[in-house]
Amino acid sequence: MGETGEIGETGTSHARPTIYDVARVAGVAPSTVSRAFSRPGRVNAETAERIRRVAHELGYRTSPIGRGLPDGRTALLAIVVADLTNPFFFEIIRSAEKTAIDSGYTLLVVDAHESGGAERRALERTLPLVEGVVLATSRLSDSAIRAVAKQRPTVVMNRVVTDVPSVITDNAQGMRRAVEHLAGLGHTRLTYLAGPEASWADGMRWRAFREATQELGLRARRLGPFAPTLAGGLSAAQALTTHSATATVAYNDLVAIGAMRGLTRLGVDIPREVSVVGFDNIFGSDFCTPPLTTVAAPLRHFGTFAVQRLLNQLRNPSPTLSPALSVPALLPAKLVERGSTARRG
Amino acid sequence: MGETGEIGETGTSHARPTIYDVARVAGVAPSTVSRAFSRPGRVNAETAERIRRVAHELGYRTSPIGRGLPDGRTALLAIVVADLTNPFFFEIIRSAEKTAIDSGYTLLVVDAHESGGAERRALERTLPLVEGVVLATSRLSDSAIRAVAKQRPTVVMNRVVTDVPSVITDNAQGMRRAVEHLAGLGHTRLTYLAGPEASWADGMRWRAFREATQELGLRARRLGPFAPTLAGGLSAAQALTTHSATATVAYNDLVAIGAMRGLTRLGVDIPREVSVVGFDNIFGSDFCTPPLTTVAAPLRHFGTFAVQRLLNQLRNPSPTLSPALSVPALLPAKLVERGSTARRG
DNA sequence: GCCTGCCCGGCAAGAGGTGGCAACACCTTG
DNA sequence: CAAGGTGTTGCCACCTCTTGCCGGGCAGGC
Repeated sequence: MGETGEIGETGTSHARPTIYDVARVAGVAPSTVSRAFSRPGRVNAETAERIRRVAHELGYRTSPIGRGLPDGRTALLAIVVADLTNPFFFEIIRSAEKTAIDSGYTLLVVDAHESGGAERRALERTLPLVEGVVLATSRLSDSAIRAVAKQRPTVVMNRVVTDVPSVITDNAQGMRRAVEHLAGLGHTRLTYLAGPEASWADGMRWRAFREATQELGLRARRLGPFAPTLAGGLSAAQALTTHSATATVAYNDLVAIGAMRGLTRLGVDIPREVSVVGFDNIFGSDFCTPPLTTVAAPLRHFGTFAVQRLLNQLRNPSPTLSPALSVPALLPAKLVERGSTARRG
Repeated sequence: MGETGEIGETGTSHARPTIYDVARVAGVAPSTVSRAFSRPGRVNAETAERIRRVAHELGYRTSPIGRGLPDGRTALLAIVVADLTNPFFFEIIRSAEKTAIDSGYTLLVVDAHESGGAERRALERTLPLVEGVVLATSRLSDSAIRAVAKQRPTVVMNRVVTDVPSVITDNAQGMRRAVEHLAGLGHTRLTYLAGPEASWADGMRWRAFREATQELGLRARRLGPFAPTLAGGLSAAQALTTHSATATVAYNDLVAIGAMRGLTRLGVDIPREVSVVGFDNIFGSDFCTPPLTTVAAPLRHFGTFAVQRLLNQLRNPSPTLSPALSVPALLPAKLVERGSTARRG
């Protein structure tokens, strides 16, 4: 348990001692051993101490499988991410993991490979194991998500599904900041590089883009959809050059970075000729050339928040969604100004 | 099961039907239901068909927890990676996952956060759940790894630990190719940018570097250690400029890319003034400017191979390591020549 | 001194499956 | 027609841990 805790004790083979072994050695009933661990206070302090000592000597660890049997408690949560290799999820996963661990849960990371089918299959395998699940940027249909939520407490991220708790970035606010920033630099014709059609966030961002440009009296255009990857951004660059855009906001940072690469390759100077704004402030967006101006999503809070909501549901299970949970948690976004935007040349 | 398989059927609450429910409706004993699923052929074809139909109607899925009870089979494997955000692991994770799924296992991805302590704690939580584990680039001590291997079938990756099966790149061969390549371009003084001291792979690479340079009559120097990250590479760039190197081989691609960024920032032209070679051929090494020349590790085969070795151990459990497993699997490396190396200027 | 009540530990019943063993039906075969 | 074989299914014990219930022992109060 402490800093010196060994991972493996003496054990010869791959067999682990059970409460029965501990009970026998300690001279008590198995149930007492069980209580000594799961019901602190329910058992005499001295007895408990003796049991703990014996258990440690034997290298006993309570088996998650046995424990989970009676009431289904596995102390496992899952987070399903659209793409494990997308830096957008890095901070989310880490913060979610930390929050889960701090509450005594283990977080399973599940990769959906940007595919609804793979996501469904993965959930099929994982769902029976876990007590709750976070769906981060799911490609599932609303009804499929509700079906999941019926089986296990669920929180969706970056999306709103009726009757399912959710955590989202304030896309509208973030997009408005981006558009205002570009307007302030003198740009009047803005282009939005769209993400996947199935993406809820893309819809929100495009809508906010249109509204913000309209209010500020700017010309708005939409290109896409593009895959939410570097490759997607690369092809977006191609499309961009055929139109004379001076400023563009991309669905996300990956698309933005891909577009910058593509434009540079085509001889377009960024930001002198074209300003580019991304979305999400992923790991790496400050390393690229030029460093990307982007709408920063509170990635760290995202994971934490989502898991906390999940834990809340686990702690007070109620058949109907409590009012506090039925309204999506809106996390604020801010604009990070870096080198990819400049005054209209 | 088929393409139309729903995730959730009718279920009102978070409760799932059991074999008992299926048995009651189908008019058979629970054990027959069990056998219908786990022992094909052991039960009459018609009966099995009826059971399957009823099970489907009821939305029954066999519970992994209950199934694992008698013999500890959870159908879960784990892969522990040093750093989930390191692209080096992307392909490895994906291929490992695929191999696991194809054999009916689910793969848990565990992040060790580049820290031995975190790795130990994560293993402590995970190990009791899984049937076997792949340690990818572990920061644990040899004895800690052997302790893990004592508890569960284990395969280590990128490292050799006595008595534990392993899968490694042919570092020596790869490094030799890199050095020959640079020598062929006229470079005579080479620098190696070292990775973490605790890294087994770093030791191998440095040794191979020294040997190869010596045989070819080149001057070799070592700088570091640096963190195996972009940031580590950035600081390496600093160190590089103080020495007049014309060619450098980095511990891995991340360090190489970071070093290129740092050098470029310092006004050094790559590859005209300095040639840079990376290691691993990670996702993204072809996107950076200039595209990185690197020693390609067979990442995809890595994951597949490791999991296959694990599955072998699971299928024929033997107290002593079979001879075939006790020798590390050497996966060949090749050099991918891209834009970051050039004839000595 | 006895009753009450509390503390603590034990017994046994699950929880959802698996698998050994045996029963049973039915079909061959002598 | 009886004996033996085969194929299918049911019964029950078991895996590991939790938990409701019960009873023994002890202390305190009258």
